[in-house]
Amino acid sequence: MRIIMLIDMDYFYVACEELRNSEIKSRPAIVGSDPKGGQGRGVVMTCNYMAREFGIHSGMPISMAYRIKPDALYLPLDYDYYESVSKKIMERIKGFAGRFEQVSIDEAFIDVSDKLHGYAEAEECAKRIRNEVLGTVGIKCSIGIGPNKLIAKMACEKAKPNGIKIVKENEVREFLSGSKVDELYGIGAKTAERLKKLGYATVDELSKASNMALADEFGVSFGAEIKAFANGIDGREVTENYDVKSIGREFTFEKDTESGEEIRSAIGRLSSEVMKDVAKNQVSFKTITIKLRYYDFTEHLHSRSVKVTNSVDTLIQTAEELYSENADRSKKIRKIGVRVSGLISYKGQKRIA
DNA sequence: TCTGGGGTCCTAGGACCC
DNA sequence: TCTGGGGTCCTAGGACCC
Repeated sequence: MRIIMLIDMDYFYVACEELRNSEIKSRPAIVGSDPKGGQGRGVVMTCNYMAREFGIHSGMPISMAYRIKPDALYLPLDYDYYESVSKKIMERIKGFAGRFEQVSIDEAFIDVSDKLHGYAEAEECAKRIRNEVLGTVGIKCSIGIGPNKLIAKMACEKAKPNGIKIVKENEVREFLSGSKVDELYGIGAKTAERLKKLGYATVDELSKASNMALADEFGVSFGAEIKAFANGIDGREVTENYDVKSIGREFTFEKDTESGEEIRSAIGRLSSEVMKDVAKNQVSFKTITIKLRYYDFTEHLHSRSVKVTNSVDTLIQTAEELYSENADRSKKIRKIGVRVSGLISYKGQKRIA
């Protein structure tokens, strides 16, 4: 029997901002891109519960948030700072883990099956985690506990804010019953839409779905996986020592552009940013990919593999070639991205050119 | 209302090699 | 002259998550 927990920080970016400015607590606050008096092109990253009372939520266009609440506090992203807070929290959580897997800056799974006996102990442990993270770092979190990652994740959603929710094996069916398919972790809007067309709008319907119909629509493996999810079954392990697979940066222009000069300058800046992370991670890379989002939101990727390198010049030159060889000059560009993958660590080795 | 930026994983066809 | 089957790498696209 496994016991898995998902620990998730509550409104993490704004909570970090509150740590260094307690004034924020008493008013609606939003972390995201610059609203620019309602003309900004970004979205809300996170907002506190006072802002949520006005219907503001993460992912909402920042211009819309501004229309709703122009006098809210708008804070720019300070990712380095959030990362430093995250690091302290994750160190604390690790202390309680059997196995530990960080899934994002503010979320981690732990597998405590071998450390604890039963759900009563798990609940005590979860309370201690919550108290320790709050007491030492000052951030509130929510914790979901279940027999696998899927259930732990979904339980955590129900636990928010600042709560603990336990779903034992024999409670899984009842817990899932009545949910819509897109509440399942891993099923998004597109898949939900396709499932609905097949007649499976709810988790209960999907749990009894025809294997053949699912395999036809989604392929054998994904088809079987989503049916298993609907039955509360998820074999994925909590895995430690995760290696970064790719490093990238993207940039949305203030106004859509077709200026080669503007685009090359963006490629240069993004490449330098990527190289900072490349150096920090002590890796070289093999594949370079650019992403172009045109004014109409169509997106294209163009990539090329080179001899393993960590040269910024190779990165910039290849990215510029990919742009000039592939870009559709009849359409303005909204966003450009540069990413490297095929990462090879040189940690602890002699560095070669 | 008008849509960011950081990622991961999967699929599929073609090239190439044995 | 026409023909396997397996494996890996490369490129492009798509779905999903926070």
